[in-house]
Formats: sequence, structure tokens, C-alpha cells
Amino acid sequence: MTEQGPGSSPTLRDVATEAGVSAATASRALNGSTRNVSAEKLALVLRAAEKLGYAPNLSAQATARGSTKTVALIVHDIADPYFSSIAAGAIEGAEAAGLTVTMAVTDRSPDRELEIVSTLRGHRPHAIILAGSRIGDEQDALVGELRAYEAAGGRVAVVSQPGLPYGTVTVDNRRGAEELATALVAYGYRRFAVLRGPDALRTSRDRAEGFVASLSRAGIEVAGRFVVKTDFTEDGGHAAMTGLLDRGLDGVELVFAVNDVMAIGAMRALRDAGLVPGRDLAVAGFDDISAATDVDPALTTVGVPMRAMGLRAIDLALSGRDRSEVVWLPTTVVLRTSTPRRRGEP
Amino acid sequence: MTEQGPGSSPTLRDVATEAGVSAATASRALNGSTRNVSAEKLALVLRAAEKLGYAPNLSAQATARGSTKTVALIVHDIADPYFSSIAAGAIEGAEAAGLTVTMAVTDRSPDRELEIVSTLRGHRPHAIILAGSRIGDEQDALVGELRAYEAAGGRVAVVSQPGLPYGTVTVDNRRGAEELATALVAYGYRRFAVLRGPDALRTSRDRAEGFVASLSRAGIEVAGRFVVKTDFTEDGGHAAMTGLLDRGLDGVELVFAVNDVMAIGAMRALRDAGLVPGRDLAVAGFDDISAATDVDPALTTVGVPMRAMGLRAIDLALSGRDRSEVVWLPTTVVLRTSTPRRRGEP
DNA sequence: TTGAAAGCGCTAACAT
DNA sequence: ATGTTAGCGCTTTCAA
Repeated sequence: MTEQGPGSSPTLRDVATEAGVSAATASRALNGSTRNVSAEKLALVLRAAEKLGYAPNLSAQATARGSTKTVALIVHDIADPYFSSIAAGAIEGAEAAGLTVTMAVTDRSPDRELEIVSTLRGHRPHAIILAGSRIGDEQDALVGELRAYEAAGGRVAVVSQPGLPYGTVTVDNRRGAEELATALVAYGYRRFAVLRGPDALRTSRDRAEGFVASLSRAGIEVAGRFVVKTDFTEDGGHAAMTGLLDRGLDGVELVFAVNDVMAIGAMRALRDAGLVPGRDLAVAGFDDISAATDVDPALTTVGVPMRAMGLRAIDLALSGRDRSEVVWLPTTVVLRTSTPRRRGEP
Repeated sequence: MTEQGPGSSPTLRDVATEAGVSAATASRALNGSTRNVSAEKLALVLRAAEKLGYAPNLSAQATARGSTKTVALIVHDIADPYFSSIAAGAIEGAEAAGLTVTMAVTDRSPDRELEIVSTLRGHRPHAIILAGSRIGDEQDALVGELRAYEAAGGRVAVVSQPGLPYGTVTVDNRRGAEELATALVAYGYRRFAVLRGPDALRTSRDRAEGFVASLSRAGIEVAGRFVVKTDFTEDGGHAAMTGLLDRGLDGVELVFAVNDVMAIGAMRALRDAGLVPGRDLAVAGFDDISAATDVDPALTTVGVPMRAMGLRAIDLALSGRDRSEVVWLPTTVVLRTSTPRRRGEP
């Protein structure tokens, strides 16, 4: 047993010495060109490395090679199931490619995001994955930062926000919402309310507008006071629903929240008010997070393949393909018991 | 605008040249000892860096300094709300300390975990945080790997599994379960079933045993056939509950699942069988994930401060304090409507 | 096949 | 206060 003093790790040199070869040979043996090293030396080096508990210093490797084995993932909020599912997919993809994932959360702050990208750039990751739609129009600084990163050979992929000049994997939010609206009308619903997120959130806008537009085409209008803006979170949904209740539902039969966590918050608000979701007021969401089937009644929603999105984003970033390719993943309307078929309808 | 060719990033040298100073001065200006550089040069360097869009190469910095600005977080499953909350706390703590988090998921495989620790070691992170209780007794290899890491100056912290020779932040799972049992007995429950996880999972064992032991002290025994082992997941809970239902409840009034996701799975199984959780059979869980208040009836559970655990783990690892210190965080019994008070009880 | 030597981008004595 | 000079641990020519 060769003891290492504190603060020190065995280096390649140590391994080389132990094996009685040069550092160059040790390096070759331990990775890259295994072809050019004799079987005996190879064995010697491997044994030495094993004995010393050698772990290559990835930072040194990176400086020498000029490239790292990491990919950076940026999400708004990792505790949100939407993002954690995307992250799970991304991590799966990255690990399959032998890469390590570094992660940062923006807390939905554009400033923070910019700062993060800037820091991350220093890590020289293979790729940077931006998950979650950007907010506001201060994108210039962000794009500038990313441009610099790309110019230096980095790859960028974006999840869920088409419109940035990078490889993107997304779903057609507008179309998904339209299909949901159509299905709901077919179920006999005629009077709707919509809980949407901040104006600047592209995802929220697309979903809300698609929903309303589709209804409109069916000859159904949603009164302005029944479209309420709130936070893109469960508490936001709860607050908005409570407000709606206070002001009076006035015949509204179904409330559509632009994402599941908001919808679940709204359901909670209904229960808090002594109402039964699904029976007294139908509720629909968007995303199909796993909680959608945990709540009672189970939530009608539009399925978004979050995990696959994370996975594909990694693929997209890693495959040196055409920048700014857009991968559209399919959504699926999932009708559950939170939106029962209305009496008297087919 | 100075354009950089692809594959290249401006280096400290470039900045120094641009500013007309030496690399050393540029280095000093850009970080560390700002004190020892004149205001003018400082401004010059800063301006040059800005102009070139300079981002320090963290790998190079790390090799030169011999230490990185990262901490590695290892979780079983990032899509699980328990772990994503811990991760959120850890990331918050790390970012506050100016550190970047790298993350890996084990998928609950001890082999994978070992492999991960080994790879991560190469990154020379400031600290490694192990979240989630270890499985099985193949800990020797893991501990060996961690020992080597520590010997080289790394810090290790563990979340939720006391017993490893490292700084640990955890809750008293046994005691939490005992208190829950006591509260439930006070509510008038007398006949229980327990859904527990794999034997080797310490957390599961502590909770299940604590619960049963507490009941036993109150003169209540849980028949062996009403203690069922299953996966530590929602599907596990669903399957176990379904099985229990098939075999007959035989008067059981309440089922305690050793974590919330299992409990929620069990509730779903009840509904699938046409039963009403809370009314036909009371259900209790452990953790108090946010979904616990989303389900209906809201889930009785034992609150675990997951986010705080992640945060404290970072603190623990970063504060150079006594290795193997154990931080106990408090749990709180939260009685909700999934376990209504039984008739005829005080 | 192997080793010597140069260099990756940065930091940290050591001089001045 | 600033520049010079060695490294940090590893990879990769280039010769041998």
C-alpha cells in the first residue's frame, strides 16, 4: 500500500515511475492510442495505476487537450418536475456519451442566466443546453455570450424555445393547445377560463393563444376577464384560481392552465373553496408531469415528452449537425377525469 | 471588434497583449490580488478583457491552482421530487459559495455509483455530496474510493445516510416514524399495514421499524403479511397496494408507506380499485414532498426538510470542520385529510 | 514502440 | 506595482 500524503493525488508521473516507463507511454496506455504500446508495458501501467488508485486529473487533461468532457445544463428551477424530467433525460444522454453534466439554475432571472452562461463558458464545456423558455427581450447579451462560446467551438442547444439561433428541440405548444381545445369542445364544453403565465414567457403565450384561437374558430369567445395572468408556478395557479372564484365564475365550465403545476394549484384552490374539481369545475393543464395522474381527479393535459427533450437536446448538441436545426417532438392530448364528458354530448 | 477564429478563445495572453501588460499583471487584475495592481492597469486589463469577450479557462486555472471551483452531487434519480429538492438546496448553497455543481445519477445502482465517484474524482471537485441512502453492503469499494479522494484533500458529505464515515446531514427517520405512529394511534387507528422499500435501504428500514416498534409499544402488532416489501417508487407503492387489496385488507384501517411517492402510488391503486383514500382506507407517507398537498385527500406525512438538507450538506462539506460530524435536522408530523380522525376518539 | 521535449492557459513565487 | 520565470498534470509532436 503506497500512502499518499494529504493534498496530493497520484499523478501520471507517479504511475509512470511505478511502472518503470515514461510519462508519455503511461499516457498512451491509459487512454488514447492504446495501439501503440506493447502489451507488457500496457499491463505494467494498468497495474501501477490500479495500485496507486490513480484517477487522471481531468482539468489538466482538458488544458492539454483543449477540450473537456462536460456539458452544461441550465434550467430555471430543478425542483420543478418539468425541468427535473428534462434534466433526467439530458443526464442520461450525456452519461451515455461519457460526459459529465454540470448544472446551474437561473431561478427564472435573465440576469442570473447571463451570469451563468458567462461563468460556464469558462468551463469550456462541450455543449451548453438551455432549458426553459427565455424571458423578456434582453436576449442580445445572452446571444452575444453564446456567440462567443460558439465561436470558440462550443455547441449550443435549446430546449423548448424556438427562435434562438441554435439547435432547438421543442414541441408545438400552440398546436397542442389547439388540439386540447378542440377535444374539450367535442366533450361539450363551451365556457372557458384561461390561467396563463407572464406575458414574456413564450411558452405560456403560445399555449394560451393557441387555446383561445382554436375556441374562437369554433365560435367560442373567452371573455378578457377570464384570461388571468399569474406566475408560472403552482402557487401562481392557486392564487389565480382563488381570484377567479372571488370575482365569480359566471358560468365558466372549464379552466385551462398553461401548465400542469398551475393546474394542480388551481385544483387545490378549488378544494380550498369547498368545490370539487372535475365536477364543479373542469380543469386542464399542459405537460403531463407525473403528478397529473396522482391528483384526483386525474388531470386532463397535453403530454410533452420532457425526458426525451432533454435526451434529444444532448444528441443535437453533440452531433455536429446543422446549427439551428429544430427538432419538433409530438404532443398528445390526454383526456382524464378532471374534464368529464358533458351530459347530452355524443 | 476583434474576431476570434473558431476553436479558439481569447487567452489571458491575448488580454495582456491587448492591454499592453504582462500576463501576470493581467492575471492579478482579473482575479486574486486586485490590491497589487494600479488603477490604470486594472482599467486597461478590464477593458481589454471586455473587448475580447474573455472568459478565463477554468480548467487551466484549476491545474495551475491545484483546486477547482466545483462540487459534485450524486443522486439516485433527479426526476424524483425528493432528490430534486435536495439538489435545489445543494445548488443554491454551492452557487452562493461561487461554486459550480456537477451532477450524476446512479439510477440506484451501487455499481454505477462507484463508477461515478471514480470518474468524479478526476474532476478534483472541492467536495462530493452523496445524496440518498446507499444500498447493500458493497460499501467497501465506495469507501475506498472516497478515502482516496479525501486523502487528496477532497471533502465528502452525505445526505440522509448516517453510518458512513463522513460529515452527514440527516433526519431521524426512526423517530419521525415513531411520532407519526403515535399521532395516528391517538387519532384512533388500531390496524395498520406498512409498505416498505428494499431491505438494504437504510432509510426504508429505519422508517418501517420505527413505525412498527412504536405501535408495538402501544400494544398494537402489525401482522407479517401486512408488511410488504416493494420498490421505493410510486410504481412500487401502487403494485404493493394492489397486491394487498387482492389478498384482502382484513380490517386494516391505515396503510403507511415509507415515503410519499409510494403513498401516492398506493392512493392511486386504491382509486383504481374504486376505493376512496382517506375514507375507505387511510394513507400516510413520509417526506412531505410538494405533491403531498396536491393529492386529494391531502397526504398525512412526516415532513423532511429536503432543500435544507442539500444546503446544509454543502455547508458541512465546505466548512473545514470535524469530519464525520452529523447534523440532525428535525422532522415534523403533518396530519392531513388522508388520515381523518376516527369516530369515537377524543 | 518508446522517450525527450515542448506546450496547453493559467498562477505564484521571486526579482526588480 | 510589475515583469520574469517556473511550474501545475497532461498530451502530443518529433526523433530515435
